[in-house]
Amino acid sequence: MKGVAQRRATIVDVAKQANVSKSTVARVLEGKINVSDDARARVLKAVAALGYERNRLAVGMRSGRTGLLAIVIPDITNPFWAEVTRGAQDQAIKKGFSLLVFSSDWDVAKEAAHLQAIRQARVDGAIINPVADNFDSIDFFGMPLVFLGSSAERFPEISSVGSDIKQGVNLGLQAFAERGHALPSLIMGPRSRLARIRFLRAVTDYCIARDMDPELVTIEDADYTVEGGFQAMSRLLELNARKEKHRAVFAANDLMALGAMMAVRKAGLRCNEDVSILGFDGIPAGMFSMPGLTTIKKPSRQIGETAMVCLLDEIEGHSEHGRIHLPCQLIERDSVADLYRQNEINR
Amino acid sequence: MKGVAQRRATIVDVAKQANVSKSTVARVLEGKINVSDDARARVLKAVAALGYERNRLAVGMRSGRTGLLAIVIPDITNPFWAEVTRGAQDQAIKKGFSLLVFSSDWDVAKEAAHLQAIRQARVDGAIINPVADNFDSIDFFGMPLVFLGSSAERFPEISSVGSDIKQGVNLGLQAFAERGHALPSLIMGPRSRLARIRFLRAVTDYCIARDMDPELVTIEDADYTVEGGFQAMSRLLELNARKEKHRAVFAANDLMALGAMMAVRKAGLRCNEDVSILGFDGIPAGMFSMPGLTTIKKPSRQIGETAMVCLLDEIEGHSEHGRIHLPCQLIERDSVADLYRQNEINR
DNA sequence: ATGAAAGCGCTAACAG
DNA sequence: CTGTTAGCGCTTTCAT
Repeated sequence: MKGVAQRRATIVDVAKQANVSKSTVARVLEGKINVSDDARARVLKAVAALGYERNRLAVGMRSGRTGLLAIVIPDITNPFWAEVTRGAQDQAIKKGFSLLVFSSDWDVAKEAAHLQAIRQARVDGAIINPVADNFDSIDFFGMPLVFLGSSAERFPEISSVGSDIKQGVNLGLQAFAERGHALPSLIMGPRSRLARIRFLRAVTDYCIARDMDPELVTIEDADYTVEGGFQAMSRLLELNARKEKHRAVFAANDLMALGAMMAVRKAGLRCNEDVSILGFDGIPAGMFSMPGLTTIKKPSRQIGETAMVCLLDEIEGHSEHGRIHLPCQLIERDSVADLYRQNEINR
Repeated sequence: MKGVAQRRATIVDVAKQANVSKSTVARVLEGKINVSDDARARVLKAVAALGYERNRLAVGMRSGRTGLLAIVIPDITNPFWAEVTRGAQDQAIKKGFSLLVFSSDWDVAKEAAHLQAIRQARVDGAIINPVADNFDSIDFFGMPLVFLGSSAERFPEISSVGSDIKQGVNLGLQAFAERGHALPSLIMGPRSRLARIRFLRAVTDYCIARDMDPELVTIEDADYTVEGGFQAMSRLLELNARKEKHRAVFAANDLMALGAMMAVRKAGLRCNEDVSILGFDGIPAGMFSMPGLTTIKKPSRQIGETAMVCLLDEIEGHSEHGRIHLPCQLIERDSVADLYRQNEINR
């Protein structure tokens, strides 16, 4: 029987076989209660016998609900976004929805194309990490939407889920302080990204709250890549080699932190002993580096799960959730030295 | 206008506005040629004016083509599968299809549920890395299918795409030989997986072709995880510590190779100098390990792209492609020592 | 080149 | 509790 194209059973076939009307079959399928046990049993039997499977297109056509959801992220190949997607996926499946996945590559044109596909597919809702500055020209016809990440802040009317950057930065800065380090130097992403602005604001707030001068912290620009982190760290090292400065470095993501570690090694210095490096993201690769990368982990999977739960809520007509910021977490490995303990040991 | 739920324009609205019939609008939308330039222009204008967007549900209902495709992989969070998915995604988008993504977690029940969702969504085709041993009970109604990976071999009637494990293993074994190593010890995945059998068969063939005894190679079982690789390597080390044995190790995936590297370090030995380790996969994390992981890279993205191209071909009614095995590639980093060059240097 | 009519499979609204 | 009817938006077929 496999692979043979034969006509699929419809609700009418089931109705005929079970000796009831289409409506009754539909009621059973929908799980409605107002059906006699007898009729239900006959319908179920017919469904099994015919191998009937509901045509969700037809359902969607009539009811307006397709059982389809969509997620638009920059790149499914990026471990962070893969985790987010997985979280969303699991929640969607659990509720009987299927998930369309799109990668925008931070490209406005691609994003626009994906949004069109999403609207044409008549999905019941979508989770989006927006790259365009605005969607004024786009009418979503009231389609439930949840935005992801810092860039979502540009859209005040749409609920969003992301990590709590301010809290994560505080965690990192405190980690340095508690281990006896001065304020770290910073390796940041591109100036255009909203996440950078949030990061720096958190640093400033931290300094001010402790009567430190935020102007004193050195900032190197990079681009979220390993190579960029490598070069930024190299510049830091040249800036003030062996002068006891830049012995603590906080990178805005793990890839740059890993690149920075390579630069330290290249310069003949050792990470931890000579320079302490802290990352931000929590990607698996940090486990394998030498030394292991100490980092601030974003709750990636939980972000996806939460976004999906919000979306599902909005689809069911519950009120909107507003802005949700999930807490980050310190993962301690070996790239940040504990100066206090070292001193104790030396004594 | 944003967020306001207003009725979406239909083909009838467009027809009215353009002063033509539904049929003519449909013809323009389909890109048919038998439409006067005048009519086409009016339709296009009306489409733009009304912000009309085709309802793919209705199209699918009538024409049988939904523009939806599906992919079922074990876990989108696994970098290998994320790459495969991305490859498939790009090709699908290019042809105007949207992609439903499912993670099966190597779980037969989950897989079955996903396949049901796929059939209910009336997708035009699907790419599947099968986990169940057979789908005899499932009738796909002639839905175009392409299978992924070694496990696809269980389904002779369905075309499949995967990496060429035999060629990859040969590449690895040759790499060891060319650098002056004896036959490596092996860290393998679970005995149940078809990929393991293929791997070992390739090793046996290699040995026989060179008059070596395949029985001489040591095999440690593991489970494709870092921890499993760590333990397997530890056993290897105990087996014959410092007796010049197991100085070359070939792991069946990168994660186990990375775990093995950790075990070597833990034992006070050094990777490359004391033990050479070769991985299989080509995951990004291998770039950051210390030393960098030398590995056999599977063409993950290309596998996804190729599978999707095959699927699209089958959807368009072209003949089936049969079994496709894409070649692997050696990525040389620093975890495999070149014994010949070392000797030269020492002289 | 264009239009009219039928109908894909289902659910919603109503009637009984 | 159950059946009848109408119609979602589109493509297809047939006629003109």
